[in-house]
Amino acid sequence: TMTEQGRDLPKAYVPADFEGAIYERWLEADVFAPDGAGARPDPSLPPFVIIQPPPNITGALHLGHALTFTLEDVMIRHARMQGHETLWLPGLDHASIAAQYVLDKIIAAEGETRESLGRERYLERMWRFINETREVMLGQERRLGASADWGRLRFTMDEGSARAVRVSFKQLYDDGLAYRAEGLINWCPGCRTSVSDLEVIPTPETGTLWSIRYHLLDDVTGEPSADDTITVATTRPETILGDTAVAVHPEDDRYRALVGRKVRIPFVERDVPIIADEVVDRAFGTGAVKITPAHDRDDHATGVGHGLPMISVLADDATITEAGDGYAGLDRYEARKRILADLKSRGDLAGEKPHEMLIGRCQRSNDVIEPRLKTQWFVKTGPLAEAALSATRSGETRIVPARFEKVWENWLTNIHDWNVSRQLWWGHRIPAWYCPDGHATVSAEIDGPERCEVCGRGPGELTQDPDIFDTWYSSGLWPFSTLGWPDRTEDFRRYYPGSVMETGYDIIFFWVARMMMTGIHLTDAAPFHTVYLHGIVKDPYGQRMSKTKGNVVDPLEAIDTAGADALRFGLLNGTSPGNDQKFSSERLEDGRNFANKLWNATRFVLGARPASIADAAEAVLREPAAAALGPTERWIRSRAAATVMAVDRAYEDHNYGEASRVLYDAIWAGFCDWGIELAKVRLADTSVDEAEREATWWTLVDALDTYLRLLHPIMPFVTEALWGALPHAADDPELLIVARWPKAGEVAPELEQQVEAVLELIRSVRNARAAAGVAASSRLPLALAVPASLEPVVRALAPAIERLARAAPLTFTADGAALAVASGSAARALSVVAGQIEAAILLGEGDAGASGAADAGERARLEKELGQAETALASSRARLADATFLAKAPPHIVDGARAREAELADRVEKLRASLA
RNA sequence: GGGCGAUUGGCUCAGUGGUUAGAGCACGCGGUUCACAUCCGCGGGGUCACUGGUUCGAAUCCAGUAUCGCCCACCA
Repeated sequence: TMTEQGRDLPKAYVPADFEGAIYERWLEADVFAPDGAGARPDPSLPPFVIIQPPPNITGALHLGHALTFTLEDVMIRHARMQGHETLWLPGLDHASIAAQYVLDKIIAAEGETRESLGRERYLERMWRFINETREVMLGQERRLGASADWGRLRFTMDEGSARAVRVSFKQLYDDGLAYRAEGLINWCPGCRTSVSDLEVIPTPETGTLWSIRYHLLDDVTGEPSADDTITVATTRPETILGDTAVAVHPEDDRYRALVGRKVRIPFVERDVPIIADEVVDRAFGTGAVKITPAHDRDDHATGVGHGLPMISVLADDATITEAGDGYAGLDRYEARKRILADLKSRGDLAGEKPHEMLIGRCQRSNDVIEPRLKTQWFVKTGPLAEAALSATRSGETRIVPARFEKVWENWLTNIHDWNVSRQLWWGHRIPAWYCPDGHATVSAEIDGPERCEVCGRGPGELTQDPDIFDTWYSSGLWPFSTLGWPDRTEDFRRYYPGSVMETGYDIIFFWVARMMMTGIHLTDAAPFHTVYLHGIVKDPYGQRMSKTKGNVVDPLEAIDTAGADALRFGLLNGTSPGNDQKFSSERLEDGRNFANKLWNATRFVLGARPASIADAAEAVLREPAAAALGPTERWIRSRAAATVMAVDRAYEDHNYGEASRVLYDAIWAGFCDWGIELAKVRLADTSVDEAEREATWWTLVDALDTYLRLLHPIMPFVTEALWGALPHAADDPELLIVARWPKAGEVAPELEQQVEAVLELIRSVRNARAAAGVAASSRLPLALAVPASLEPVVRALAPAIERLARAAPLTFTADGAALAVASGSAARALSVVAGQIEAAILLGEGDAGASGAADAGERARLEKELGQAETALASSRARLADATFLAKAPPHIVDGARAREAELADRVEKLRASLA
């Protein structure tokens, strides 16, 4: 009853009081797993599988994770409500280099190092570390509301992944797509490992370009000439020690005669040839380039092309090797200083100047990367990339938003082979064994091969490669390694390939491309149908969030202050696919306020229930009787139907920001501000019969039910809590999470237009009163002139007009002339022109404060309205006067313009009359 | 060097050919109406970065320019 309002729900919206309990109910009901006891899939629909990037196990989650989990959860909840059997398989990534980087810092604080612990104890320490972080991270995901199938939780270092790594690598090797070779790799001296091209960050820096004179050998004596020199330019003088040639452009007249002669490399006293090669840019530096094939990518290519010796002068710790002769053992930068000093004292330092350059730094440690020659394992990417490209070109896999297809094409077209060896400990050991003769045998068996496949030597003589795989190698197997591959398990058959792979665009190459490449080769199918890429969450100033900048927002803190629903809404609302977003506390507040609004709207509806319904939650949801529906009820129903359609469209487009915006507007500005306010009138009107009042209430319940369902994927906790307090249909489940997605009812555009006309009248009356300074509390008589087409609706909604426009009594007159008469009967009147409806607010003495000022305000308002109408009318007429417009524009546009013109002409006329 | 994105009210962002470009926040005025002050009502505020083009019609499509951001790329 009306006196027991809010009985069923706490008065205040306090998310912390119920979010945890709701999550527990979902777990108890076992609805997350596709085969869970509480899942209610429709067997006629195909399974829906979401693929998530397993977060690095290194620590706490940040807002980017919160966004990714929110999007995944929105998609999976939507699909679940649609009736799809859903699988969201959660997991964690061992993140080898990132994890080692973090652990190294932790053990450093304990006075230990990687070396002091040794491989075995280091790995034990790592397992201890991640066993702590794992629970913290999973707890965070649950707080956010992630409805993942925790029973299928996987880790990229578990035995399933390990086996997939071994088997896949063996297969790639057998298929000629994995090979071991000496190649130029990116070496990080800080991490003591090679890293992939993607992990090298080109960083702009001002370096120095030194010019150095190399002495040519005298043709006759074979000794370096004192003054016959060629000057080369370099930013890394320490690499002189590894020079094996000097290159010039073949058509460079300055040097043409020198090609074929030799120079002596200083300090190492090596005689090397001057060669001609078109890679040399004549305009840069001196036009002569020193060639260090073991330490520069260009030079390496040149060295291969010309058959030059490749001399490694840098060791693992970036000190100079024995090949560096007198500089051996020095750090690379110390050696650089000494070499420069020595060149200067020899008189061979020809010049130096500041030089803007890009220097490669390690994504992890920020150390300067050194290109080095190493024997490593590589994955041959050419054929794999080709297959990945055909999958996207054929549409087997679709990228959302589509603009990323171009980046995708470009990267996969110019891809280099993938160096997968890492000189780290935390990760999957490369399943390659070597015999004393150096033959390699790749095996998928955990204990390695029986014997060397080349020379047949036995197991006692084989040793496994000490290196591990690049983390992304195992991540790349994720979509199928988690489903039991290489076995054709039931899960694999049922859930592979996945439906949507959701991740940030920043790992499209690291992860998405690798999954596609290995996935297609190993399983003969692209691992997912849709790639959905989200943008980066940045701080309020547009800066990327990072621990070092100290601008990270902790999702847990946000949840603690505003609730998980608020955070989820804040992360989605006003965003679009693939675009970065700035996150600020205002977004969080928007979400919290919205949830609060919904909470209170539901409290109102519950409290307004008819006396015949003792307990709303126990009542059976009923369609209101059609005959008992008034314009308000029909309008509410039509709006709800239109919202279902708009939200469906947004979901189809993967436009979740749009879905949230549509719902925010429909629920707040539509349902609450107008629907409930209009409904209140009839609910409180005792002159209306009981059946009609009940129909109004059921209309509110029905609409609210629809909105809660539509909003559930985005704000699951508050919608679940509220839905539980409302009546349900007989075939509804206990929990909203497994309830069915609503189907759109009928939209009634004509009825909507008529009701909108009344709303416009109410707004206009409010506006006129405010502009004239009428006291908000005073009720004033309102005279109305309503066209016949609108009269039934206006009369039906008269009580609402009285209440919402604070107008009473209402009098209806035949036309504008009669209205003028009615106005004349009052001390003064405020004219209102709202669409086709004219009205006069009749003022008594003293109703509008100082009447002079009020008159001026009133006049100004009407003049402004008239001005706007006249401008619009003029442009409308100009358009209709244009013969080409009439001839070429489609008929419905022309008709619309005509109607518009008539409407405006009418409005102008009425406003002029009011001002006269 | 190549590519992508952004540029819309003070701020954050929607809006991909058709009335007078929208929202939230912020701002101003008013509000103790029995869901909500985490609220309600009313209002002010934008020549849609610039130039040109296509079109009956452009914030929207095309070309170019500028600024900012990002990605890719082997000038030592």
